[in-house]
Formats: sequence, C-alpha cells, structure tokens
Amino acid sequence: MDNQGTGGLVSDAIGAISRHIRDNDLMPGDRLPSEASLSKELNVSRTVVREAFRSLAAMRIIDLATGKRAAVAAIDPAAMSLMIEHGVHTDQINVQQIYDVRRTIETRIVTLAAIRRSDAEGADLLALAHAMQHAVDDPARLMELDLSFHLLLARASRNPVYTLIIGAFQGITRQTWPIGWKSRPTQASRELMLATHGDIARAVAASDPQQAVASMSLHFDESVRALLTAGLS
Amino acid sequence: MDNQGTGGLVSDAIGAISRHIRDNDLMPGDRLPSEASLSKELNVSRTVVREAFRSLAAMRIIDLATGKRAAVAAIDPAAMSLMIEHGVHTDQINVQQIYDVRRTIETRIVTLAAIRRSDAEGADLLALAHAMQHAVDDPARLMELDLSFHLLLARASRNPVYTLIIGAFQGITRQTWPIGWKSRPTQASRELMLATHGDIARAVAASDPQQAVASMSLHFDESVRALLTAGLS
DNA sequence: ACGATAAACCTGTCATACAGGTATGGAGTA
DNA sequence: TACTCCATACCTGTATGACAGGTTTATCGT
Repeated sequence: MDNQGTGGLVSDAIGAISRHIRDNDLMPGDRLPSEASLSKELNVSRTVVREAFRSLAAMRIIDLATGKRAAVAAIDPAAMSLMIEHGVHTDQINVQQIYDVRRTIETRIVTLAAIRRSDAEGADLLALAHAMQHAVDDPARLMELDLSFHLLLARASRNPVYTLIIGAFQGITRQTWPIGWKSRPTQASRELMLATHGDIARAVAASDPQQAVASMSLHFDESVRALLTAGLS
Repeated sequence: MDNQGTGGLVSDAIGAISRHIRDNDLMPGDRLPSEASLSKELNVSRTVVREAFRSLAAMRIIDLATGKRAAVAAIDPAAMSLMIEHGVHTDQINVQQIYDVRRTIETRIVTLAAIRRSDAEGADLLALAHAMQHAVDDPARLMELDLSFHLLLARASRNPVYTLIIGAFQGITRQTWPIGWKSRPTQASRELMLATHGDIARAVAASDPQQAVASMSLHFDESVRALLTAGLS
C-alpha cells in the first residue's frame, strides 16, 4: 500500500477513496472510514485526506458533515450546475447553446414522460401549470414554478441522467430567466408562455407523446425567440 | 468583509473566490490571488483557502499547480466524468439510460456537425473511421478511436455543451465498451459496427444531415442491441 | 542589451492543538 | 428486563507554524 501513480498525494488519495467505494460496493448513505484511519492507512497526513475528501465532496460524490463520518452521496446536479455557470461566465458557453441542448433533451424527456409518468406526476404537472397562471404577477415565484415544472418532467422520464442534466442547467437559468421574462412585455406574450406549459402538462397527463412533443417544441420556439429579442448572445 | 452565509468557512471561501472570478471577469488562464493573500483578505486560515481551492479544482473551475498561482480553468469534462462513473457504480444510473441520452444527443450532434463542420473536421472524421477498420484486431486502440470519433463529432457541432456532455460519458464508456465489443463475436457483426462509423463520417463530410442522422440511428440500434445481448442492465 | 544567478515568493505536505459536534455504552431507574 | 440519560470517547472544522521544493522576479556581471 505504498505510493503509486504519483500525481500528487491528494490525487492518489482521491483515487484510493474512490476505489474503496467501488471495491466495497458502497451505496449512497454508507459511511467511509474516518480521516484519521485513512490517514494512517494511506501513510499521509490528515491534511491530505481532508483535501481529498473536500474534492470528492465538491463533485458530490461524498457528503461531509461536522462530527459525522463522510458518507457516499446520492447523485446531485449542484456541482454540474456550478461548472455550467462558470462556463457561461467565462464566455466558454452561451445561453443559446444551452437552449439548443435543452430543447434536444426536453423533447426526448417529454416523450418518455408521456409514456412513463406516474399518475401522481401527471397530477403534479397539471397543478404546477395551473399555479403558474396564478403567479403571473410574481416573477420570482413564477420562475421557481417553471424550474420545478421542467425538473418534474425530467423525473417523470424515469432516466436519472436527464434529471441530472436538467438540474445542471437550473443554476444558470436562475440567472438568465428574468431577462427572458422581461423580453415578453405584453400580457398576451406572457399568457402564451403560461398556456404552453398547460398544453405540455395536459399532453403528458393524457399520455399523448406526439402532442407533448409538439407543445414542447412550441415552448422552445417561443423561449428562444424571447432570448433573441433580449439580445442574449 | 466578515463571515456571511455561514455554511462553513470553506463554503464561504468558495463563494468568495467564485465571486472574485465573476466580478473581475476573469477568463481561462487568468491567475487568482495567492493562498496567503486570500487567507488574509477573507480572515481565514490558509487551510481554509486551500480546501476551497481544492474544491474548485475538483470541479475543474480552477487549475492548481505547485509553485504557480491558481488559474481560471477551461471547461473540461473530467469532473463530470467522475460523477457519472460514481452514479453507475452506485447503481443510481445504468448503462442503458446513458445510451438513451447519448442517442438523443448524438442525433442532434450529427445534424449540427453535418451543417457546421469545418473541412478539416470532415477529413479527420473520415480518417478516424478508416483507422478504425484497420484496428479491428486491437480492441484497446479501436476503443480509443471510437471515443475520439464521437468526441470530434461533438466538437464539430460547434456547441461546447454537447462536447462537455459527450466527454462526461467517456469515463464510464471506457469501462463498458469492452463488454459491448465482446458481445459482437462474429466478424460480420464487428465489421457492421465499423462500417456504420464510415457511413456517419461520409454523411457528415458530404454535409448530408438526414443521411447522417439515419446512420447514427443505425449505430445506436446496433449498439443497444449489443449491450442487451451482453446482459448489461 | 543580454544572459546567468540569487533572492523572493508560492504551493505541497506534515505535525500539533483545540473547539465543538456526534455517537456509544453503561449507570441508574422504573 | 427494558428504557432513559449522561459521561466519554471519537470525529470533524479550523488555526498555526514549519520546511521542502518549484516558479517568478530582480539583480548583477559581461
């Protein structure tokens, strides 16, 4: 158990901990050894183990909490969200590119959701679309409802990778959504946007994939147009 | 500049550093303050700053190197790749779900690539497809060529988000590809797989999106069938 | 003006210390 | 016996100081 592919002690430790998770088939919630015992086992200082833990926690591969031992984490888009935000802020990604990806993915999501949704999800979707129409004068709340709507749709697709990706876009969306909203100044344009969500919800609830795709397409046509109007490169 | 949204000093430091990048419009390659100066500025120990740096480095938001100051990083799928691998190893994601996402995304990618590819990319794609046919007896090399092919296709789409996502799947693909390959035992089935890559390359090089999509669809039909044959849940 | 070199600076790792949160087992009680 | 409560051992979060080794900068000599 000596030093191996030395790309720095911390990298080695990250590798060792990852391997420990894999080799022992640890599942989310399972706990890892303490910093002290890992430090002894890997022949490095506690500093190194801590930095390795922090790295894994940043990727949401493990959860850290004071006093408690580190635990294997459930999949979580927060880390990806930060990466995407960083990409946008440093001009490596622009918002329209994200919308192209979202459109591609959500078209598939809505098809799967129409086929695989649970009854509860169908009802929740309708409820969210309904709630959005009552929040037309409260943009902050409306935005959160919108985000929840798309996330729930992703969950209804029964493919966690779609949920992960949609979740990863929500951080940057929170920062750009108000811009798109402001670029829909007329009552009519705003109501169209809300109505489209209703159409999507009804189609999914009715298990009609084709109609669902059509409505989602309309939604993205309209959203991208709004973004262009706002001059969002 | 005292303690704020206290979710731990390290989290605060991560936030402060991220904000520093954003507020100063730092671009990839730009350097950050030294650990010592940040430590003084944020009124925390160097330990805390280092753990914050490690966290950001784990997400590939910054680059660390001994002796040099931390620098803003270019977008890189390595971190996402680890997250996906973790999801698969902990049974939160299965390989077929990834293939559904890949099919969805790569269908769009190939359309965009056929429209936006550079001449060099068209030529490289053809060269890669050709090289694959000569590597039929060298699975390790063949796999790398296959991965490069799909990554190049993503780059040719001119949307870095697609490149990022495809890159994120390559880690786990390296671990599952050999299984799919073994499940194509006959010479004919293997040559079909190689020929399909040639078809895709030719269609993209010929700027024929429809043919490109058709070939890509075939490719995924065949790949998913191979995975199912191998019993990969 | 230019190139070599030394000094200043920076990161990587370690050991130690202590505050405060968590978990566990045992004492005492019903 | 079963259960509650608490002392205690364990664990993580943060700070400090130290030193090795890599990098950048400034200086000096030619």
